Amino acid sequence: MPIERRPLREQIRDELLRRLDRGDFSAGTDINEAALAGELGVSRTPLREALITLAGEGVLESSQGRGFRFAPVSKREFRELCEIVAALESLALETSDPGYLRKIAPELLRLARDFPDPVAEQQIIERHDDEWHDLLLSGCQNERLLDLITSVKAGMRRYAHLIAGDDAPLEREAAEHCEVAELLMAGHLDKATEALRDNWVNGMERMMSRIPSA
Amino acid sequence: MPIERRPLREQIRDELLRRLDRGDFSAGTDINEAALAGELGVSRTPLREALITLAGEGVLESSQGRGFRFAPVSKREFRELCEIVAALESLALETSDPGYLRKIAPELLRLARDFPDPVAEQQIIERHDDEWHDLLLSGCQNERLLDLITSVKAGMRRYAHLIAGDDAPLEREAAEHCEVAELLMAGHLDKATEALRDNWVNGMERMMSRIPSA
DNA sequence: GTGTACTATTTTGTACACAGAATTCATAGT
DNA sequence: ACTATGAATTCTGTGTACAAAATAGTACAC
Repeated sequence: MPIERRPLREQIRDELLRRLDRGDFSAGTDINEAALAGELGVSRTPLREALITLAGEGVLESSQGRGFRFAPVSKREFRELCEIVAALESLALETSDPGYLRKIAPELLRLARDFPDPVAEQQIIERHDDEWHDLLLSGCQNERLLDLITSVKAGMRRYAHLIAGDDAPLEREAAEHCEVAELLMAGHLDKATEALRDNWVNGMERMMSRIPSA
Repeated sequence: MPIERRPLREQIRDELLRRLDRGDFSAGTDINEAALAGELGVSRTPLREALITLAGEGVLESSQGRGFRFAPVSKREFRELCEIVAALESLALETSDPGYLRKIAPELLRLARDFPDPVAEQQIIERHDDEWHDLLLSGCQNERLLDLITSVKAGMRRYAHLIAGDDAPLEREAAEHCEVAELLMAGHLDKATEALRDNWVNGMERMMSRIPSA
């Protein structure tokens, strides 16, 4: 088996994002580098490199002399992020090969239909959602765009745990995914793009009430 | 006067981008951290932090054990980047306050008209172009979007010096900027957005022939 | 009790040191 | 001449150390 040979900074970044998903960190409070480094069993150097990466993705804030902290959540920022991702995913879909999209549409539909049990682990649910979006964008040739979408979505992870434990939104989400898939299957790329955009707008509004109003 | 008190990593990043604009670096060749650090008069630590930031913005590539290098330019990547920025700036414009846009339209027109001498320094010309786009987007309330646009544009700087020394493209660019400004002045936000998108597409095509076909 | 100056402590930002991986170069074998 | 092997070297990735800035705490004046 190929043993793990990636820079520590990347592994640390991934671990921090995992902890973020679990809601381990309270937003706004400063990160103590020495303490966190000790907890992770690494030195401050690669930890700081990971923190700088995350700050570039908007997950963290930093200020001179005060180090890093998880950026506070806000309805406003969440709306901003949703607008951005909606535009980027729309672009990705528009510029994908229609033939390929049609080919994967059935699989998209299948994935959207058998969404996991609402009682399942939060992580499972998110992974399922990610899987759907990844497949949807798998036909996009624009590598940079895909990277950018991944990066922006990392910044949205701070909001992920807020939705935990409710199933009504999940079903709506699944229904909307079905609609996109069906439109793709019928070859209506423009309508599908529009439905995808609506999906993001609706998903945003579903979340809004859960975000503390700062 | 307020003395410069920013993290070294940011100052280094800016300096590297400046040198990139000047075409100091040849794409694809590895960066020697120790040598570059010595040249800049700093230690490797903040330099690496700057390199990691630039890698996150797509200016640099990195691979395990081989460090960083300036990513090679390619027609394909340039097209990808233009598509992205076009979509993002369009979004920014669409979500700006129309009243505000109308108010700044005359200034946009003025800026577009007195574009600098084609014989001027390359840096002057770019700054002028940036100024126009910054003003155009100054009404956008989506902070994250503005940051993202800045970041993606940083990745396009590798292409900036390729356009140096030709004036025909410059005039076309200016003419298109005028058109956007005039549409905004007339209150046709949607048409202006479309014109802006066209501007990016046209600008891309103007550049294409200058990019070595890898 | 409130505010201010000063000290002590914590913590970041930067420099430096070291181990190991990658590359280069030389040598030997075919 | 060309490939393969191995040593030497270079450079990155990570750990450690130190200095300066920020924060917290304390004493003191009012």
